[in-house]
Amino acid sequence: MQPSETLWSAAEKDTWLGLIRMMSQVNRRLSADMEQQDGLPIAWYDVLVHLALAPEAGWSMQDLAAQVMMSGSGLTRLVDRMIDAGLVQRQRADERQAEDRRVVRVVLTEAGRTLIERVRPLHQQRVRHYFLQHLSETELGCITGACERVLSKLSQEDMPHV
Amino acid sequence: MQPSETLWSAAEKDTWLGLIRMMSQVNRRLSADMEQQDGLPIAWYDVLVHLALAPEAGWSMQDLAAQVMMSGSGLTRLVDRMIDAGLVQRQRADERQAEDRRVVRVVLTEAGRTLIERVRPLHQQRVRHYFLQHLSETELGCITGACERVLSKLSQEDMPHV
DNA sequence: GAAGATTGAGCACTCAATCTTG
DNA sequence: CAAGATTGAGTGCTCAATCTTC
Repeated sequence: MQPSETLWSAAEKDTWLGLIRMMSQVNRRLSADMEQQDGLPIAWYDVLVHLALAPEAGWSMQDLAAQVMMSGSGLTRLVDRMIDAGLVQRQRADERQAEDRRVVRVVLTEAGRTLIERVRPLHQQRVRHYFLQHLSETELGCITGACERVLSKLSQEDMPHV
Repeated sequence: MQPSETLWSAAEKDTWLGLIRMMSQVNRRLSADMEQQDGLPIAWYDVLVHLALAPEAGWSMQDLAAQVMMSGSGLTRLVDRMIDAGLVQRQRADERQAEDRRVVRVVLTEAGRTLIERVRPLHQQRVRHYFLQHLSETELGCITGACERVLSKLSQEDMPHV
């Protein structure tokens, strides 16, 4: 196969491969730093940070799975481990009045809230250090616009009956 | 935790979260399409496409692992499975003259070359469909520049003794 | 019967230890 | 003993099947 046999322009190839490599490397760094410095797997961080911004009652397993981009069964087991670590709790609707008793809500424990409040600024600083600080205002806007356009087209395709 | 307690501007947050979500969704789609339509896991595709562009002798395990961004042990097992499937071969340096006999080179079989030549244009078309077609020339250049800048800073940090 | 969540089985990755060669 | 590759042990994800509730 010759390198020239491609459907892409050089610019398109550079963009796509650049994005893949950049996100992979930045995420690798963020993940390693959090694991080593904060003792926290990045997947746990994702759950904690979404719960920290959740409404009073927490999120259902479904909502939370969508937010952290994980399968339902994957989240069940992740939450199991985080409960063992004392960071979150399950709340079945047993004592909640007139709520759908199928849904399980997940909420932070005190320890979980303390941990995420300590770690979140550290993580944000690292994202700034590895990524955000190298972008201009113009680039921020350009990238955000492109991402939102792509995401919106993708979600439209999910519903073929439009 | 109040939503306002953040070290980031709204624009920065939108960029970072947008990129994560966009790349995750696009990759999910590409992966599902390749699995369903071509019967090929995306990790296998990555290996095949790098070998298709390799020099005559193929790549060493080390080189290939770096290119597909995988650990050495992960690649060993992936190559095992791809050999079972008849797509690649290991070439120890036994018969090669005066070459380091520790390195193992990986090369495509005929079946592997046929497969990647069939699948590569399909994949490229899907990347265009889900992602590239929605970007302007300006955005392509902007994103590429930003990615390359971030990657270059990251690789500089890897060598503290400069 | 459909929806929310969990469980079972299987797969593919990682780090650390080992084997071989330089 | 350093470097390339593989093996062992463990982790954490996925899809499909199951249980409970609507």
